Parts: sequence; C-alpha cells; structure tokens
Amino acid sequence: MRNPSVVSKGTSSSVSGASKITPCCSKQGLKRGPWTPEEDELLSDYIRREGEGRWRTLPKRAGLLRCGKSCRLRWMNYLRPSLKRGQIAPDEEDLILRLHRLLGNRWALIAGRIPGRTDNDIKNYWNTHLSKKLISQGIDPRTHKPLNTDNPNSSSCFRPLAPQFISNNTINPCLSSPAVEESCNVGNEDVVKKDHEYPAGTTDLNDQHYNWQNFNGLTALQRANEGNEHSAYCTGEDVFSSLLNSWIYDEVFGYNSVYGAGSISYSQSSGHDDECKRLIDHVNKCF
DNA sequence: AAGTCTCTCAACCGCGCTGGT
DNA sequence: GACCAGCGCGGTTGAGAGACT
Repeated sequence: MRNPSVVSKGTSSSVSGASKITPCCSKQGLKRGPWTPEEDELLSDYIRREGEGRWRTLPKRAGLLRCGKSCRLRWMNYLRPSLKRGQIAPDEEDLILRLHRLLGNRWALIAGRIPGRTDNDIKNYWNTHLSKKLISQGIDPRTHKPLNTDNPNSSSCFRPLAPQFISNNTINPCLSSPAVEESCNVGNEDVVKKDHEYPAGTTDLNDQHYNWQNFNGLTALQRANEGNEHSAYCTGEDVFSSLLNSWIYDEVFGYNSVYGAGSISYSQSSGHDDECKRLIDHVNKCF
C-alpha cells in the first residue's frame, strides 16, 4: 500500500511533463494513499444519498480531501455493495481463463462477465496466480497456446478473438480457432460499423498504440453486461452479449483439452453455427 | 528473535475515448 | 472540426503481510 500523503507540487504527473498534468490529481492539499474507515464512510454515505457519477465534483460535495479519480476507484474496487470479497472460486477462475482467451487483457470486459468482481480483482488474480499457473502447465498466458521455446516469435501471431470479429469484416487468418472463424465469418458480412479499423501491419493487440477497447461493439458489450441481458435481441449490445456467452460456453474452443476438465458444466448449445448466423443477422439489422 | 525474501492487492499514473460546446 | 472536461481503462508500483532462513 502506498503511504498516506498529501499531494504537493512536483508529483510524478507534474514532473513528467508540466503541459500534461491530470487536473484532478494536481491540486495541492489532496490526500493520497490508503483510505481510512472515516473516508470510506463519507464516500459510501454520499453515494448512497446522491448516487454515483460526477466524480470530479464529488469529493468536495462529500467533504473528502481526495481527487475524483481516487474516489471513483475506491468505490468501484472496494466499497460497492455488490462486490464479492474473498477467494476466486474455481468456476470463476475457469471463466476468467475462457474470457481472457477470447478478449485478451480486457480486464473490465472480463470483470463485466463475472458478478461481484472488479477489473482490478481480475487483473491482480491473473498476474499473481493464473499467468504463473499457465506457465507451470506449459501454456503461454498471453496466447493460451503451448509454450514453444524453439520459436519465441510464435506468439506474435496471436490475437484475441473479439477484435478480429468485431473490427474487421474479414476474419484474421491468424485466428487460433478455425471453428470460430468458420462459424462467424458468415458471408464476409459487416458485423458492426467499421469506426475503428484494425490497423494494417498491427501484429500484437497488446501493442499499446492500438487500443480497441472502445470499439463500438465492445463498449456496447460492456453496457450490455451491466444488466440488460434480460432483453435479448432488442439491441446490438444484447446480441454481442449473447454471442459472447455462446462463445464462452461452447465447446468450439476445445478448452477442456487445454486446461483439463472444467469444474463447471454448461449445457452445450446445439446448432452453434445457426445461432451465430442468427445473431449476426440481427446485428446487421440493428446497425 | 531477527533479518530477508516473496507474494498480494489497493492505489496511482498516464492515456485514450466520449460528449458537450 | 477543434477544444476541453470528465470518465474509464490497462499497466505499474510499493506497503504490508506472511513465509522462509
């Protein structure tokens, strides 16, 4: 944990570039570091009364000497009543693995599929447990493929599934799952608006210069994850959510063969291809 | 008991996106 | 279209706790 402190001139953000100061964190007199129970109570009480949002002005209104960012983080990662504390269960771990293979390091997206867990939880758990576990099993945690020491560049071809499917109407040839490619490359159709083309020559989605997190389909997916799943097929968001669910739980990924038998059992969706086509048709209509 | 090492995870930082003007 | 404020995300840090010597 970081030492409680008060921000003064010359914090790291201001040192690195005076022209690029994050305003809410550059104010003098703001407290940093671990939150006290009193601060937690102030923040919780305020949000219970007034609701979330307007983080920028929240600290002042709530009587806190914190920046809005810090308040948001504390609420999202620790104080929200819906949060689940304690160890990650085996079924959650299995889900994280599946989702990470699909989405890569999109922790917020992954967390959106796991009730009560935050992106920070997932990220920490991945970095401290799962990546090591996969390595010990001879699996590259980044690519989810067997580690190949002979060919250190073999992983460069890997891309998580979502961007190929969502941002390109042509499926990338480097897709790791031919079955997915086959089932989702339906007539080479546009699935969603092409606001964010996958940059030519980009070989690694973890490349920080290419950020697809806010691609329409994924933000839509996130919103869908936030509680609209009951109204399936009403919006594009719901379709993505449904589609993702079917991907996660379908045997098309052959997960059992890689990670061993899962600790949870999902009913296999019969007619997966038909379902995919139906969903994609619907998405086309929505957009 | 004391010192050192390792692990965990809360918190911070910087960047990119969105929406308003 | 340009600019700006606010928000959300992924990567990283480092204090504290526990394990080990």
